[in-house]
Amino acid sequence: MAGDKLQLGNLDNMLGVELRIAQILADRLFASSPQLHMAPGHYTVLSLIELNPGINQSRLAQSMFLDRSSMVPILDQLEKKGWIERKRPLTDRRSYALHLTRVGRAALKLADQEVQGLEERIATEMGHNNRASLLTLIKQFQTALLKIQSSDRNQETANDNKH
Amino acid sequence: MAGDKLQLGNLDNMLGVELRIAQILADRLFASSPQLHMAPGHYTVLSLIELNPGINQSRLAQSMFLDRSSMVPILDQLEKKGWIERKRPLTDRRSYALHLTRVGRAALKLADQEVQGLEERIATEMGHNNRASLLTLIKQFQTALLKIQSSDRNQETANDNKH
DNA sequence: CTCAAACTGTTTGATATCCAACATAATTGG
DNA sequence: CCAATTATGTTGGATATCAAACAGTTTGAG
Repeated sequence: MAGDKLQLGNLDNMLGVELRIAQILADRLFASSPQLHMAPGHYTVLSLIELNPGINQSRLAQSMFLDRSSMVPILDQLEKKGWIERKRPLTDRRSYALHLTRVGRAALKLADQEVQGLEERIATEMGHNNRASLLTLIKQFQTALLKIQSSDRNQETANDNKH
Repeated sequence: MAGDKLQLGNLDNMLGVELRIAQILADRLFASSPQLHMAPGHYTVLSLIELNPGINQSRLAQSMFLDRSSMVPILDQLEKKGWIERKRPLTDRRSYALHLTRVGRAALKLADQEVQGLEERIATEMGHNNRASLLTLIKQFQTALLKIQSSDRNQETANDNKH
């Protein structure tokens, strides 16, 4: 029957699994917000360019933990929409200095309001204190993952040196 | 300079943004775990099939919040590796009943140990209490998102009925 | 100064995912 | 019982992402 409950075993006690589901649901809510005709990643990119005008593509990618090649199609789209500009700086002709256009700034301003509204609804639904705790713990989780990863990397290189 | 700190504005106070980063880092750690030659999603699929032998593809997809068409290539790979079987039930010849093979069960058992080890390292790094709180809050967050989404959907259909 | 190394953006090829459309099979309303 | 609807798995087209390879540019060691 459709009503049969699935056995989940230990899965719903695993951070990775629950985190992934949360991510999917959050993206889905973002995507279905009618005023936000913009992907979550695009919103982050616009914000980062506004906050750091002239930033280049590699730094932008790095700050979002994306590969720099993944940034190319994102910026292509934003450029096609007329929201950003790529300018060649005279001092380093390999890179592009990224800037918002006037239209881009306006789009971001609207999106900011929508996102703020979503965050507010979530905070109301789950409790403002809980929301704040969650944010703090997610950051501790990030820090833990980075530490483990870097200690793994050191272990590897130590083994490499052994021969 | 490379050392210049990026301005983040309000971004690092947004659940969506921080959640995405946590997800990327968690996937990266999982992927770089040498014993785990298996994607995070594949691990979840194997576990769910073991816990719910005979489950069909749509239910499996639904339980992971994926589209049922996304399950097809995942199961193709697991089948090619000889870890799962698709059996046509006599009672419903549209669907497949999914089962682990003996080899699949062995692979899952190894992965279970590896995943358990990772969770343990994370718990040690961030504190066992913090890990438990994080898990609880992520689930509250999921519940909040589902509530908001369903109330949005009701709002839409109410508007549809108005005309 | 010079040339090897590193950096920047891009392209290509691979995988993951969604959505819409489809074929087959099962269910249901009349 | 039959026609319409629903359910299941699949395919095809779109976007997102990574990794590796590349070309142009800059930097740095000797």
